[in-house]
Order: sequence, then structure tokens, then C-alpha cells
Amino acid sequence: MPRPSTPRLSPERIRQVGLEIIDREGPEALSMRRLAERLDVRAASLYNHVSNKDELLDKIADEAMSTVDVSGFEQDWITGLRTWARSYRAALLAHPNLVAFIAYGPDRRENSLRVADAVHGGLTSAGWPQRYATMIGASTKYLVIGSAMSSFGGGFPDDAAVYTNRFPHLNQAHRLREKATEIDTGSFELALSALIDGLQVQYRGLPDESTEG
Amino acid sequence: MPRPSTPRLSPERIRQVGLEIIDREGPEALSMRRLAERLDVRAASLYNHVSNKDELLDKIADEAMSTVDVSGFEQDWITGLRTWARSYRAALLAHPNLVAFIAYGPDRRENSLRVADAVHGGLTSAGWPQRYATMIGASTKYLVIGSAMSSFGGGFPDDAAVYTNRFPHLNQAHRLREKATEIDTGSFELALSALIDGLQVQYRGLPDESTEG
DNA sequence: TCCCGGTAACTAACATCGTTAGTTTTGTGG
DNA sequence: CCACAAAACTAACGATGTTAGTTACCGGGA
Repeated sequence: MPRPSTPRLSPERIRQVGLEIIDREGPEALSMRRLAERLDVRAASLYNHVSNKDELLDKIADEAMSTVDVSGFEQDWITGLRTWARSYRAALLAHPNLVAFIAYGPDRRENSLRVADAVHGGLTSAGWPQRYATMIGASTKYLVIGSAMSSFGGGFPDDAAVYTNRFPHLNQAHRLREKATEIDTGSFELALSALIDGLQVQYRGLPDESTEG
Repeated sequence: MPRPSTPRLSPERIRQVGLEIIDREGPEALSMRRLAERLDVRAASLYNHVSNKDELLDKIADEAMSTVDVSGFEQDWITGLRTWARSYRAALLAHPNLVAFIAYGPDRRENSLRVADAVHGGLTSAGWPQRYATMIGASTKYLVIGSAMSSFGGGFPDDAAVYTNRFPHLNQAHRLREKATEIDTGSFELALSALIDGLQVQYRGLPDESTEG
């Protein structure tokens, strides 16, 4: 019975269920047919609301990155860098199965651009030269991406229930995951602190902007 | 004509051509049928030499990481860390289309284990406590993975000829790539130096091992 | 009130993918 | 010399993304 009275689909609902599938069953589990099935619909119907699987993934990824926080740059560049890096990492770790996709291609996504602009603006207006601002942004991003990407914790399914059914020793896996998370976070904070320390040294060596040009 | 006198395939040749396809046309271009075509063979024949596409990819990735250098740890931990990080990054950048795959899953690959062992050994025998050694290795890896992953230069096709056909302004793209490479490397070196500097401070604060236990 | 266009579902189909089964031919060890 | 393994083949299965063409429902204009 085509064309129901109240539409069964919407781009938002498609993205939401799509993200759920990715989070729960991994990125390879998201096929247009499976997604359609979850929405009580046939695969072809999705194309009335979404132009592409790639574009769908892009929008899902963009949505997942909407919580990245760059407000810290309103205080000072160190606070800005720290809160950006931490919230960026947190956003990635919230959806481990999406990390590879987000980290891969170039950052044409809306939220990425918004954030990149804020970071660059925050650094330059703090006195960093353009070139440094670019590199500092890149370095910090490396840390975040690398941390989320090669995270030990990320290797395990997000939903513990998936694990429960197949393994009797859930506790061990859970512990291992917690331990891994702790190591991951520790390593990340270590590197972030070292990076910021190193930058502060260089920052103090910058020519005073108020006496320049 | 089945079963030719001299075998047309070998695992090595399959891996080699497979890597060529990935390097030149991207990871999604590598299908068993395309790979077979390049080898003048039908897809099913590959399974006489390779058990799986996943396993094939795993071995290709492992081979690509065989050039990672950990010999620097024979001198001191700083040299070890630097040469490891740089050679690791270089190995990844040599095959940009493989980075996502390598960085993703857990490091069960042979070369990864070999390297991880050497790094951990180098750091602990230099006096770093186990826990620190783990985190330092992780931090450094974050930097390398992140750098290779979100590399601006990696976004463009490895083979410039692919670009030539579709764009008249090859020069611009080429320049952009060079500039991006420079920024990438600069950012990486910046972060690496900062990390090592930060670690050195902590290292000097460690209790002297010769007076301990 | 009628109808008409657009919307949103459908079915059917295409090419491509990884993989397996079963077949055929060649080379080789007992 | 002959049986058996190795290495190629053809055919097929089910799943994938996507498109074409069809159908029914809704809202607005004559």
C-alpha cells in the first residue's frame, strides 16, 4: 500500500536508526536493506529522503560531531585547546564504530568547518601566527584522532549485551575494557599536557604583538 | 584450460598486485574479481592461494609495516622513540589508502607485535616503569596514527596521473599537496618534540633505578 | 466537487561483491 | 603407471547499492 497517510520516514529518523545500527552492530552492519527493515520499509523508499548511502553516512557523522566544544577559546588558548581536544575525543568515543569513517576523508562536514574556524580564530587572536595556528590545530587533532582510532577500548562492542551472550566471562571483558579505557585516557592526557607544555615554551618566545607591525 | 604447467599465481604476487590496486585506485577498488582480472585469472582461483579477502588485506597491511624501525632503542629511549615514530609514519604515508585499515582493528599482526615488544622493552630497560612505558608507546602511536590518518596530503590520490586526466590544473593540485605535506610533517614534528620534551621532564623526576630494589 | 500533480511508498531488476561447490586438467610421488 | 594433490575453471548463492517504473494517497486550484 504505497503512499501512506502519515509518512513513515524522515531524514532525521533514518539518520537516528542508522546511527543506532552502527553503534550496536558495527559499520558493516549498516546496509540500506537492513536500515529499511528496521524502519518497516523497503530499501528503495529510503531514496525518497536520502540521496545516497555515502551522503547519509556523512550526515550521521556530522551530527555525531555536533557536541564538540570550542567555547573555551573565549577564555584563553590553552583552555580552548584543552576543552576542544577533550570534547572532540569524547564525541568520537561515544561512537567508536564511526571513528574510522569520521577520521578518514577530508573535513568537508559542516561541524568540522565550524570547529576548525573557531580553533584557528582562537589561536590567532591569542597571538599565534597563522602558520603556527594551523600546525597546532593539526597536532591536537592528530592526538585526538589517533587516540580515538587506536583506542584499545574501542575494539570492543559498545553494547555489553552483545558480549554477554557469547562469553561467560563478561566480568573479565568488562574489566579489561575499563582498564583499557583508563590507559587510553591516561595516554591521551599525558600527550596533551606535554604538547601544551611544549607550546607554552614557544609561546613565551613569540615577539610581543603589541609592539609589532 | 585448468591447472597450467607453470602456476600463474602465488600468495606473494597476489599481495603485490593487491597492494598496487589499493595504492593506485583506493581501497574500495580492490575486489577479488578485479584482482583476479589483473592476474589473468578468475576470482575463484585466488582462493587456492589465499583463504580470505580479510586475511589477504591483513597480510598486505603487515607487509607494508615491515619497514618500521625500532633499532634506535639500542642507543637511548629518545632516539628509539623518534626513529620509531618517524619510520612508522613514513610506512603509513607510503600507502595512504591503507592507513584506515591498518589503524583500525586491534594489532594482532606480526610486525605490530614485534614492534610493540621492542618499544616496550626499550622504554622499560631505559628505566621507565611498566605503566609509563605503556602510555608513552600509546601516546606516540596516537600521534603517528592521527598524523597519517587525518593527513591533508593523504586525501589526494597517490598517483598524480589519475588527477591529470580530469583536471587541467594539475600544477595547483600538486602544489597544494606539497604544501599540505609540509604542514603535516611540521605539525607532526612539533607534536613529537613537545611530547618528548614533556617526557624528559618527567624522566628526570623518576627515582634512580640503581638505588632502588 | 473534481481532478491533478507531487509525495512516498512499492516491486522488479541490474551489476557487483565475497565465497563455495563441483569439475577438469596437469604435474608428481609411490 | 597410476593415484592424488594442486591449480585453474564454470556456475551459482545470497547480499549489496541503486535505478526505473508503478501505485496510491494527500492537498490545492478550477
